[in-house]
Order: sequence, then C-alpha cells, then structure tokens
Amino acid sequence: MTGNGPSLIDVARAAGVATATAGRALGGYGQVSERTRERVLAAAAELGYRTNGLARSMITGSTQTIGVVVTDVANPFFATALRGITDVTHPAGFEVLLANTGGDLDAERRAITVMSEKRVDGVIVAAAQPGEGAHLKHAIGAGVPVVLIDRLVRGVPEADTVTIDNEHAAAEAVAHLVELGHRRIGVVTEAASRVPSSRKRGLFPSAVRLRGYFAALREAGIASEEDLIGVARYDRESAYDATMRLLALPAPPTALLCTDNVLATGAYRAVQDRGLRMPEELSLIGFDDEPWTTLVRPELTIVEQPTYELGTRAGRQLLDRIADGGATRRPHHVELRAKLVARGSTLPG
Amino acid sequence: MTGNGPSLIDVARAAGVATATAGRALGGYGQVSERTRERVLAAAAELGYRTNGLARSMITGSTQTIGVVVTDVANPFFATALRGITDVTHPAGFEVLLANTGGDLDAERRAITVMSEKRVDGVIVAAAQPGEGAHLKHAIGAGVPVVLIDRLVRGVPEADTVTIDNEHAAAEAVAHLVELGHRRIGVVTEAASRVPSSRKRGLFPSAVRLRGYFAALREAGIASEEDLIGVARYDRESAYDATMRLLALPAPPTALLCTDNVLATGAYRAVQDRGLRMPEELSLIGFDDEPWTTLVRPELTIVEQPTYELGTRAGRQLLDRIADGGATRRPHHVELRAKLVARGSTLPG
DNA sequence: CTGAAAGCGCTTACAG
DNA sequence: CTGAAAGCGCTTACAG
Repeated sequence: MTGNGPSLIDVARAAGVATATAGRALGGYGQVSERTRERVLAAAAELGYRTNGLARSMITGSTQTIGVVVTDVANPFFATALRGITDVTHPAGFEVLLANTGGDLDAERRAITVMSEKRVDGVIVAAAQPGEGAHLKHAIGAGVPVVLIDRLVRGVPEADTVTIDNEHAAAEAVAHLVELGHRRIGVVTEAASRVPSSRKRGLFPSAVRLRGYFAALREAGIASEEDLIGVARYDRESAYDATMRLLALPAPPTALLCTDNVLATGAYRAVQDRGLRMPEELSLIGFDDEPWTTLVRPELTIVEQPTYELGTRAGRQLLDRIADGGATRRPHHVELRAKLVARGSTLPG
Repeated sequence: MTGNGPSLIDVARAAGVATATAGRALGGYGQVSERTRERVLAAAAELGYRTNGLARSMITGSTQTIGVVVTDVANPFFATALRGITDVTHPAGFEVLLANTGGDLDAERRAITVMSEKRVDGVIVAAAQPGEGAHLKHAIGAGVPVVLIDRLVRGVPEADTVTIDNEHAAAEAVAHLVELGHRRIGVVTEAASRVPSSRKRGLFPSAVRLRGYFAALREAGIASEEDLIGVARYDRESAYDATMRLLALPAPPTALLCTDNVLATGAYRAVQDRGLRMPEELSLIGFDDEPWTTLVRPELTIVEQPTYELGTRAGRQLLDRIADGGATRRPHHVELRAKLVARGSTLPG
C-alpha cells in the first residue's frame, strides 16, 4: 500500500471548509457557491484527491456496477453479447463486473454470491444449468435484480429474460431444407438427450432448437429418425466426429443442421474431408453470421441470431429494473427473432 | 431498494455475541471457538446475512478486484486474452471489472479513473493510444499497479508489460515468403503512416509488424516499394479495398502479409473475388489461429500469437505485483514469441 | 477466546 | 450556502 492517499477531510482542511462542504463541491450534490467550489476543487487537485467510491457506495446504496455472468467470454457469441451490454450500460454510468463460469454451476453460485456481496446493482446471467435457480432466486430476494439471457432457468419466475426464439429459428432452417426437396435431414446437436423429454434441459438453446427441428419435420410430414440425430459434446472435434458418423450411414442424410456455430465449424470440416460437394451432395446450415461463414466455399447458410441486440436489450432491461428501485413489477420477457440467411451451402449455384 | 438486509450487528445480537466476535466467525479471521462460530453461522443463515464487501474493503484496503481495459471485447483476440486473465485471477479470489474503450483515449481515461475510485487492486490495460500514458502513470502513482498488454505506451516506464515479439513475428512470415521465391511481397496494414517514423505509433503491434516486414525485406536484399504497402482502416471492408488495390497494380505483388486477423478476412475475400488461385497466383499470410483459417480452401498460413498465454501471464504478473504490496520493484517485461504455421495459402499443394 | 471502542471515508439530515 | 454531528457496516488494535 502506498497509503490511502488524501481523504475528503484533508481536502476540506486545505480548502478551509467543512467536510460536508468539500463533499458537496466534489460530489456534485447539494448546494455550493461558485467560490467555494473552486477553492475545494483547487485543493483537491493539489493534493491529488480521488473519491473513495467504496465509502460513497456504502452510503448511497448504489455501486453503479452490474455483474455479468457467462459461461465463456472467449466464445464469440458471449463476447458479442457482452459488447452489447457494455455499450448500453457504460454510457449510463455503470461498470461491468465479469465472471466466467465455464459452465460450472458451483462457479456460477460463487460468482453470484461474490457479486452480491460486492453490492452490484444487478446482474445479467447466461446460466450454466437450466435446472437450478435457487441461487438466482436468492439474489433477487436480497434485492439484486436478475436478467437472464440466452437461457431460461427453472424456478426463477421473478427474473426478467431476454432470449431468442430458438424453436422457430431451427424450424425455419429445416423448412428451408424441406422446400429444397430434402427428406433425409440430419442434425448435429449438443442437446444431451435425443428426445428432449427432460423439462429442465428443454430450456436450453440446443434443446429448444432440437425441438424446432422435430416440429418442422412433423409439419412437413417427415418421420424423424434417431439415426439422423448426431449428438456431440460442445466442441469442434466432437462435432466433426458426430458428422462423420452421420455421413457414413448406409442411408446418409442429404442435409444437415448444426445447432450452434462451434459445432458448425466441425461439421463443415467433416463434410470437406469426406469429399462431399455442397450443396449438390450435402446441404449444410449453421448458426451465427461469423466472418468465416462467407469466406468458405461454398458460403455457409446460417441462422443469424441478433446477438449484439441480445446484449443491448438485456442491458437496457437491467437499467430499467435498477432505476425502478423497489417497485415490484412483473417480470419482463423479450424474445428476439433469428433470421435465416440462405447461401451456397444449401442453394444450388 | 429492498432495504439493506441484516447487518453484522443484527447477526451478533441474534447470536448473543459482540459484533467483533460475529465478524470473526463470519469473516474467517481472528480466533473464535467452535461453539461460538456455530451459533453465529446459524444466526447468519437464519437472517439471510450477506457480508457487505464495501465496508470490508474500506477497512482491509483490498477489493479483491482487478480492472481490465481493452479496446473491444468482441474482438476474438481480446476475448481470448480476457479469458486467460480471468482463468488465472478468478481462482486467486479476484473478480474482474471490465471496460471497453472502443479505442477512444478519453474513454480509457475515464475507465481508469472510475476503476481507481472503485479501488481496484490493479489494472491490466490494452491501451487505446501509444502516445499518452499520463493517466496510467497517475494511477501507478496512486498505488494502482498497471500491467500493459499487447501494446506499449510511452511515458509509463513503471508499468509491467506483457507483449508479443511482433517485429520478429512479421519478419519470420516475410522470410517464409522469401524462401518460397517471392520478391514482390506486399503488406496489408493499419499502421497509419507508411514509414513508421513516429516514435509513438511505433509502439503499436501493427507498426511494429510493419517494421518487421521492412527488416525482413532488407535482410533478403529486397528493396521495399511504397506501392506494395496497402494501408487500411481497422475493419474488414477497408482491408478488402486495400487488397483489391494492390492486386490491381500494373506489377502486383505475388505474396501478401496481413498484419492482423481482421484485415486477413478482408484480404482473403478479395483474393477470392479477384479469382486468383492460392498459392499459385498469390500467397497469403494472416495472423492468429482462428477456426476459420483451416476451414477455407486453401487453408491460411498464419502467424500464431500466444493470445491466451498473453492473458495468463498478465494476470499472474498483476497478482504478483499486488501481493508485493508497496515494495517498489523495477518493472517486469515479458515478450512472448509468435509462431509461423505454414499452410496451403503459401505452400504449393 | 471475547468484548467495547475507535475508525475507515464518505453522505445525509438538521440547524443556522 | 455552510457546518457539526451522526451513521453506513465492517475490522482492528487493545483489554481482559
């Protein structure tokens, strides 16, 4: 420690005024005459004074800080959403306390606890697990507003939510394939169970998208086949393997939907390595409009999520909630639409 | 506000002990008997007590929070470095306060000020401008350790730094091209001036890489040509245009180095649109080993930066500095090596 | 091991 | 407009 630096008392003394007066001049609250203000500001500058935000926050009850909890900042999806959040909250005078859970529920619990103890004014959470919301409910109970993004969590009906209509997004993608004449349409997904029977899992994007896949097939009068569902872990290599398995089937699919951008990189690679021409021999659809999707040949047809907007909406919602103070309003739910962008990986040249 | 919840005083009263005792039991410091601890813990649980970190930090002088200032979290480079930082600092009990400057120096100044007022224990900064370090110097003077990453800043000799040897990285890439027989080697860069004469600019990665480009040409006995230097703004479209201009020259380059991953996406696209076959008609080298670089055909030769490690090293360095307390040690400088990964965009199939 | 008191650095009523 | 006092919720010596 280089000591704590000068305090308001030191500034007040140097300026020859009371502590309260110095505080008013420096903090921009209450009434201060121009002359006094100048004297105080000069003294503060001379001493190199900086406000102690801790002390201020303890009294005002506001830290002007929000917490953001995601599973992985390095994932472009969350990085982009995070940018959306900061772009909205920063101009409003809020800083962001960031936590990375790696998808671990315990890490998420700890993050929420620590943030709550640091007295953040609210939190935005992309949850690690859809089934466990007790810690979030607890935070809300303690007066910390919670906005859920991307994933719903069971047992936290009080939380505001900003999500994407994933069922519709996936269904639209499948409908596009059906329209092109495909009947054997496979899917590469990280949804843990083939049939999304578990109500808890069913809240997560991958599971919801799988539901959309089934719905669209049903709509088209096509029977779904277990064989055509390639389950992968959430990484590129696993998606590669799952895709290879699908392509090696006796009666392989003629089209494939990947429920996520990470999985899509693995799948695209697999199709290439297998030597199949897109879209003639295999049609492929991914998620998210990342730069690479228009650099590959053919370009990848994708479902474009409004990721940045997901962040800005969540940020705004949280700011509203914070401004609202204690008024117990009903939770606010926003569901954004994704958009199919058809490109060469499905459209015949 | 839902009120402030129970305080330590409330817990102490409920447990029938003194405030100091309750604090010791809950805070894990000092001596408390097992029986007392249990009583206090029970009372705390019953009341739903949560420590007020603000009050604690004000006394202990430590917030267990570090600041991280970057120009753009949505850029995969910074997102990955940030992940490295959190992976190291979070297990050590530190939270991360994140700020996004968008490359604006004033935004950076404000971020540093606010973080300093919030009493972060230190900051990691990817600076917006190489020429202006007064605010950083000021922070260090106020007792906030600063670790600079990726970019050096003039006028802050006290700051620790973790950077990448960009001159060597670019030179190695050019040497690779020379070895393959290229003599007309162009570069797509965002370095503002063609000749990196300005000492300030010269500290930034793009400028340093341009210097490496010149050095490698000189080494190979090749005269550099102004025409072959394509200057772009820091976005894909601008890089596309700059590349197109280079390719349209009467005597176009046979090889191109992009000094950054964002620029590489634009350049790759331009080469494709121009209808040039890689590597036969044009060789291309980019930066950073992103997923897309192995999905395109041909795969892109790249200079791989140890981005994640940049973050972990910076995190560790800052933790050391914080643990070190007031002891004024000399600044610590780490320079990491990048690695050339030769692929199809330069290697004849 | 436990307690009573002081104090961290501010802001907020309450007087003047 | 300005000041003296109280208080936010903790931890830290200092006694016992």
